[in-house]
Amino acid sequence: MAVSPTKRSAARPPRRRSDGERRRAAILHEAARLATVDGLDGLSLARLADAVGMSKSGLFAHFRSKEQLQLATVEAASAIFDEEVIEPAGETTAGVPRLRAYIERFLDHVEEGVFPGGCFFVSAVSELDTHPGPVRDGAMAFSQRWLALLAEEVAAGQAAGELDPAGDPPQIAFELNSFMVLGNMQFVASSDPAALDRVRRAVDTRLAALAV
Amino acid sequence: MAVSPTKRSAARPPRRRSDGERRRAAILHEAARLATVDGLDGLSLARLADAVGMSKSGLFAHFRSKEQLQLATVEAASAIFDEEVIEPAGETTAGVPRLRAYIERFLDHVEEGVFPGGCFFVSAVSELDTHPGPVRDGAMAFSQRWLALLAEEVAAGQAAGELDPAGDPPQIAFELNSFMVLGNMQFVASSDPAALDRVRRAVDTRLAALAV
DNA sequence: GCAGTGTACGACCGGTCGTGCTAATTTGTC
DNA sequence: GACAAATTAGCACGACCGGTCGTACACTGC
Repeated sequence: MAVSPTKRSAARPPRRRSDGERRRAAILHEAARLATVDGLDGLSLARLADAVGMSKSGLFAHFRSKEQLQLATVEAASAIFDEEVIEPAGETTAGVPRLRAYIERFLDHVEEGVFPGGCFFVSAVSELDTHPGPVRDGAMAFSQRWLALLAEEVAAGQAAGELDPAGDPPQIAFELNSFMVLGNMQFVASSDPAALDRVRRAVDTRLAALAV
Repeated sequence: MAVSPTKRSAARPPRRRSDGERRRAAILHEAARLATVDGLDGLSLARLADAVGMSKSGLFAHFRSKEQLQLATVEAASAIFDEEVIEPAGETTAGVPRLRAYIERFLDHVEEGVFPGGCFFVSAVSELDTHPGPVRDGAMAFSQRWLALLAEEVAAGQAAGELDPAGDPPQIAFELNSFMVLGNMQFVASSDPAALDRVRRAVDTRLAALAV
């Protein structure tokens, strides 16, 4: 798909204003926040425009349809989650320590209220699970990547002799993730950090049962 | 807040026509189904009226506001859940057998597709957790009743000597429920019954670890 | 049988939705 | 400083939203 440098085709990346990139990022960050409250579908252009201080049509010019905006919002939320949860935990040593770091960073990220409606992907998946389309696919892909990441560290823990190798990593990842998902929902509904402590206790119990 | 029986206050349930009752129940059943797909808020009067084959204003005459309709829908869904899950399992002997019956009936009810969007209360709570009001309170109350029911049977199992009495019943109920919630979400998103088998395996493992 | 009311309809209201179109303003490049 | 492109706002549209209106009919209690 490479074009000769002299041929300025339509595929050339559009020249952007220097502040345009930051503006777009700010819009999408706010969009992700609002989407955890009213849903990706319930998020309206007018309210988002209002929240970022611009006109509805000015906002609309950035994304050419609501679906494009939703898609970009999912991508932005993925980037935020990567940055806040996955990457920091990735610096821990593989196996059980990294697994615990993933979980702890997840719980912190929920408790800090980065998104007012808790984990973006829990909201997004439970809203979109019955609405096929590219937006749903994007959200589902990220959720599955997260589950795979957890399973990977379980397997690494087994290989390192930290965990009983008889356990099925995807099954264990499912169980650990289920604690996080319900804990997230209860915390959002109650604003009570005790819900997150429930998760920590459940994780401890499960990992203790698997320790060699 | 009790009123004397002679004083017919505005809170009095309206006298209904005999056929009106059946009609109303049919409307609410459909409303609950639609709400698991588009949410209680995303459910529109026009589409619900269309789905049950009547005019929007005719439908509106049954409920005097959208919020009243949502409230009635939550009540109807509670009744359905009671009838399909809680009551049948209640006939089993208390303790671990009844606990397993609750879980099995729950999974069956999800797999049978009584509601196209899976468990009504999982959808409702994750939609409403950031939207305070009587509708949210109704859905939350039912969820907490469900959790209390599970914890009760755990405690009964401990009393009957089936389970290690050292465990904390509410904590164990949280863990078991979290398997069901995530399993429900994954099943709805994937239509793959394997998600529900994951739940069964997780429950078996957890209860086995608690057996005396 | 008559009054009251639950149930139903179609027309309509003000408002918000997503989405086009145009014009003005900014910005980067030469 | 000129020119093109990126960005923004203003405005209007058709569709749909929740909700109200007047009206008609049927059921229930007296």
